[in-house]
Amino acid sequence: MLDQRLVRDNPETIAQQLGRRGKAVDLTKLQLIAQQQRDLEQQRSNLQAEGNRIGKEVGQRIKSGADPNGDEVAELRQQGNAIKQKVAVLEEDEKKLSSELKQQLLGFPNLPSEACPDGRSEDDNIEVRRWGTPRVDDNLDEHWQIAERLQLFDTERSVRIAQSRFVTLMGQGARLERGLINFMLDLHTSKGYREVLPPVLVNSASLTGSGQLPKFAEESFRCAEDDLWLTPTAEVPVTSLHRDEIIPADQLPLRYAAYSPCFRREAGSYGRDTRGLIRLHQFNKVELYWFVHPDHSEEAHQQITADAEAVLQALELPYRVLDLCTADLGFSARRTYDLEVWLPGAGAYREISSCSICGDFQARRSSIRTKAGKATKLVHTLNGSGLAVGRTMAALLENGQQPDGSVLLPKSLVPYVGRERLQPE
RNA sequence: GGAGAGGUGGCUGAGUGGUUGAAAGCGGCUCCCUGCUAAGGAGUUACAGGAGGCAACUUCUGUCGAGGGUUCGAAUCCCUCCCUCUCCGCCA
Repeated sequence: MLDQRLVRDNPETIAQQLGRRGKAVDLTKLQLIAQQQRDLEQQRSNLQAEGNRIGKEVGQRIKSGADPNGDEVAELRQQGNAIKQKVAVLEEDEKKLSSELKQQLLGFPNLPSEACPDGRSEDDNIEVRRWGTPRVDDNLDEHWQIAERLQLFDTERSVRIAQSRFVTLMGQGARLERGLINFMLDLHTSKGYREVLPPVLVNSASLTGSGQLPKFAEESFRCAEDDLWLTPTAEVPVTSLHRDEIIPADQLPLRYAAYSPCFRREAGSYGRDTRGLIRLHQFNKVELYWFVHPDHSEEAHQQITADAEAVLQALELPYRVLDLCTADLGFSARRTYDLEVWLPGAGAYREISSCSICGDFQARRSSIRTKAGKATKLVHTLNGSGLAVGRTMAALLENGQQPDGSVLLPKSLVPYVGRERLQPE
């Protein structure tokens, strides 16, 4: 959420920065609401001060012997009542404006950071670096073809169980997925991340806190009978892990590695990535998440990205790093590095991790602060996939495929999968 | 699902109508004393918003789960809702 004081006092600057995302934004109406709200607050608060003064005086006079039912006190009572009525009217207007203001503010995305490259579409994302040597060969299979051969998962029967865009991993496929989750968690916890296994049903407040609500309700699955949703990413529950808390400064940074299944409705993606593991309603992900002191979030962003890259490197998967331009930036992010893994079968780089710095955007929505000495400040939050497990499997299949139809696994994974290669059983 | 208890400051925990924004303890911060990884003393310390000031800070309002109500005045009385805990039932 944007700082409402900034919107009130500096709307042109804010509008200009939001405009970098590609859509012109007009904040004049919002600014007006903010100003009216403040004016009402002033009037109301002055009246209340007067009312408090009268209340105290009544108490004092009665204490010092005045007749509680005498004219003197009755007069004061009447004054008190008159003020109360005026306050009630002002309060009602003020409340309307405040909630209008809040609702609108919740609908605006984060301000891109200064360093975030300007752009009009994903074509303007900037490639920062590459790692590894992409395997190029037109005769390579796509991951779903390999998986079919090795019977790693069953999509047709999954339609029977749920619907399309669900997958049932089986045999070596299930084992690989499980091994990958453990592998990633072990790697991260060995570097000091605290492991988290959060609830996958989350309430509206949690989704609002991390930025999915109110704007992206149609992207998540909702439980109709309860105020609960299937989490689209562990970022949501982990953000709310510290919602409404003041974290002592000496405890920062807090670094979490959370595994969770993730659920997304993928509205509007009909026909895209319909085969295989790339785009599913349910997928597994290990998410890295930092709560940091606002002075240290920039370094943290480099580090969390490096920690996500470490997984790809350990799995010997070639990838590139993109610095997302303003047009491609997510709602809550100030700046984002996407990691794209090389899929030789598809002959393309595909997103496998997204590492974002959110500044105080989520912290303000979730009221997560830190205190050092006297000052209370909003913390900064960062998140990065480390990694999306299904897409990792796809990358392993395509990169490890052998002429004999088997798939050679990276050495680091062997202890986790219990075999060096996947082959027909 | 049934019965009961409870939601107070960073934490623990007092407080049943009028300087209670809130005792006490813990924790934090500042200073003093002392000094081998510690102890003692004094002071200070809620959050949010508004106004004034370059600032230190001053001042006003609101906040004791949320929302209503009674009252000149509510943490305290009344109503509704939410949440947590305990016991029973059910259950992996």
